Amino acid sequence: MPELPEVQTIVSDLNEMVSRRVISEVAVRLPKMMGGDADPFLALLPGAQIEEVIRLGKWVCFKLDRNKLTLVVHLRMTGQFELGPWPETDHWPLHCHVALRLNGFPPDQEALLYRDIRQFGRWFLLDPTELNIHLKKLGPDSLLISPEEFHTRLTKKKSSLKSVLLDQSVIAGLGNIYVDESLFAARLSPTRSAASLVKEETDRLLAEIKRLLTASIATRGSTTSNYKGLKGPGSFQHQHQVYRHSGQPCPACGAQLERSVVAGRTTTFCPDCQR
DNA sequence: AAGATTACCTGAAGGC
DNA sequence: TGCCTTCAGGTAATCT
Repeated sequence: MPELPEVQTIVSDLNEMVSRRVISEVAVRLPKMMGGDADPFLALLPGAQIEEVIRLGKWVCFKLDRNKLTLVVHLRMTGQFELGPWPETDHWPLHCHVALRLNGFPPDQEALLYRDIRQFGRWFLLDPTELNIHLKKLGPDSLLISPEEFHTRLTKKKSSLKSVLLDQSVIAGLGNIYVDESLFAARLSPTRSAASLVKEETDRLLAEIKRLLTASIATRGSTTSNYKGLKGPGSFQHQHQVYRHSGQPCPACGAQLERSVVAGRTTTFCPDCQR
């Protein structure tokens, strides 16, 4: 479940480990990852140098030195990167679907492997025009948005806070974990209409969002099932107050935390603290 | 426009 | 032991 802190951890690891490397070979075992057509990747990636790796919302973006192209990967639920040996045909590691061979590594680390158990991830190879079209679907980053813009964007929406915060076109980077944790920390009900919030409340919510995301990045994100960065799992799950804690006492008031479905997502909250 | 529903997938967990 | 169902939760597509 990579959300902003997890994607940021992966991007930081990648930027440190594979930027400046040249891709010498590409292998794709599941072209579905590329929307069914791996040919552009096979044709354009070999020989390209990775200039840097950046995060845009939950997207991992490899900036390439060729034709101003960007390799964009969305990990969705279970996408992972790891370094390993180049996979021989018919002997790919379990759930590995794409491999990039990189120069300058020892043989047991020369492949950047993409694993994705549920196969929901997607790869794109975009020129600047196409990247702009993609970017238009993303709201401002959760770590960068100003309190004023956050207030303006939220209060334009009549639907529940939960669904608005999960909407990547409103604000980019949040997912189920950090929405539940942020709403609890800000003492706001997930079912409140976003339009009903006053400035003091949106200020408080944004401050908690940024505090939690920053604290999570500092511990390499939350590993609740199978997320891991290139250098191992994160540990922010130990600081979760409500996510997957339904039935347990509220850390603030002791009432039993409730679980329900809001905006189609499992949601855990304190019925007494969150208004 | 917003809500609900379904689809995409595999694996873990729980019931019997 | 094993079969079955449910759940995990990011996003797009479809329908009301």
